[in-house]
Amino acid sequence: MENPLVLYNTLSRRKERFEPVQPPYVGLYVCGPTVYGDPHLGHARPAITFDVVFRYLQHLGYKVRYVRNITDVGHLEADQDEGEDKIAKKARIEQVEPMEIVQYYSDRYFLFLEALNVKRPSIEPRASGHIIEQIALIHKILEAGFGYVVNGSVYFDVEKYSKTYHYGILSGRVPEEMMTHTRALEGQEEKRNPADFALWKKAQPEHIMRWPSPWSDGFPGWHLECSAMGTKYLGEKFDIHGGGMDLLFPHHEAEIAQSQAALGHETVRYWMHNNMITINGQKMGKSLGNFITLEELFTGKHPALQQAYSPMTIRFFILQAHYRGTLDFSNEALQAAEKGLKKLMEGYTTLTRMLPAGVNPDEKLTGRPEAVALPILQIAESCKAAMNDDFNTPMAIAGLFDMVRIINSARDGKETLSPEEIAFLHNTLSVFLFEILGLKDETANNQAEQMNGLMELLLSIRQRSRENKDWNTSDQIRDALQKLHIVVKDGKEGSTWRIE
RNA sequence: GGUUUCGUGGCCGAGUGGCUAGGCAGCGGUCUGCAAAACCGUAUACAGCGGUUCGACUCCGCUCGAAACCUCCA
Repeated sequence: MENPLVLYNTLSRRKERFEPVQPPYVGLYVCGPTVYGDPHLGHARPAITFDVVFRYLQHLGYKVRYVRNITDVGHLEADQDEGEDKIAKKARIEQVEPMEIVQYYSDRYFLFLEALNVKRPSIEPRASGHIIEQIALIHKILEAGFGYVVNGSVYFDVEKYSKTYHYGILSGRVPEEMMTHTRALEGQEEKRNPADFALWKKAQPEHIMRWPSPWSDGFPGWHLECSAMGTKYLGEKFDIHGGGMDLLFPHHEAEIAQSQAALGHETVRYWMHNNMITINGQKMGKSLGNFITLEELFTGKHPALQQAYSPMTIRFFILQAHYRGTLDFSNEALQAAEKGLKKLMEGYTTLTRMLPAGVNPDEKLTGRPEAVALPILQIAESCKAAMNDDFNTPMAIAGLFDMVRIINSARDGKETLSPEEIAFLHNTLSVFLFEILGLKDETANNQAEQMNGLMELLLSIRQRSRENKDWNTSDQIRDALQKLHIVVKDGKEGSTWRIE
């Protein structure tokens, strides 16, 4: 297969041609959420970014296994209100199970991603379900001599690792400097070196989630789960690893070190990082407390929001920026996205109405390219080229707007489109809009509501004509409706209708 | 302080060593019973200063400014 896809590899800091380890198979791993809070706009960005990567790779014909983990181990400690030990005891009894929290917020996460039309990955493993694999990985690292045990905890020896391998290969950091400049945090005196990180932590008494291990009852280090699950499901060498830019260091750097130490070779071929969503120029994040949850966006219930924004508006807003750039949140930008999306969707609907009678709009049509005018072909090509150039969705979207302009001109009779061209445009537009970008027409969702409103309106017009003894009009409405299998029955209390 | 990234018109946001990004808003038209939409046309721009070049918004250097990471965060 001729494969023109090029993507930006964080590891090399340049765009590289995409060549899978084992075509036509592609392994894609993305760091998922830590499920201890409601999903916010920041979570939507990687979810949508890699959803499009997933969709586009599939569109190109690859067989993709997409793994996105759920982090449910590591920071699920009980709320520390120290000094209040009277309540603490009671709280422990009344407290919900950590897994209850995990379940609740995972469900919420999936719910809102589904609204955003994000496809479920092939595998969604949880860290807590892979303790055995993580312990096995620690063994390998210890055997290779890159870890050490202190008081039941195991640490990764960055200094030693640096003598053989390149710690900092991904982030560009210099190990010597990290060793001297890393801030000293409490409880880290066990480490030989501040830059070292935990592979296994012995659990403090208040730590609820704990597992037995050869070293202690405890829990795995933060970076271990992705190394363990990535190689478990995608193999010791796989294609793409993605995640947010904020995970670049230390998380991904540590992941590389762990895998390299345990396996003796690199595991990931291409590292992809999506940039942050900012609000007033600052990262939207939990620690800053300036995040807006997806639920708040969808309902409009947040002081910073002037209105509710539909899931597709959010999706389109995110896709209108390139994934590697920061994207600034504002009501103005969201409203612009809303209107732009509406324009695209209306253009698509207009085109659907130009299809020859009897053609199902969902059907895949193919216009023979040789029968299609060059400018139209060029626009379609530019859309493909944009996607092939490191998933440049904003540029692809610009092409879609060009198509809509042609469609609208044709509708106004200012341009003519041959049936071949209509079919070609229809195919191209629906592939990009729905299949690749994963957008959907939300107006179709309120059909039942519209239907009710429509019937109410129609029946009130008919009622007026009946009051005027305009039986012609009233019968015309009833007969026409009957042809549509809608039966109107007149009673003393007014008219009712139902679909037969 | 270090690492990384960025600075594009009223707003959001692409891109390229010389040729229109696109969306939203604005202005002028066309259309129009009203409204809306649509279509056509149109202005305002590449932080600053140098350098390379026939030519730079695009490459290089410096200055200024911003952000992320260096501690859990998508």
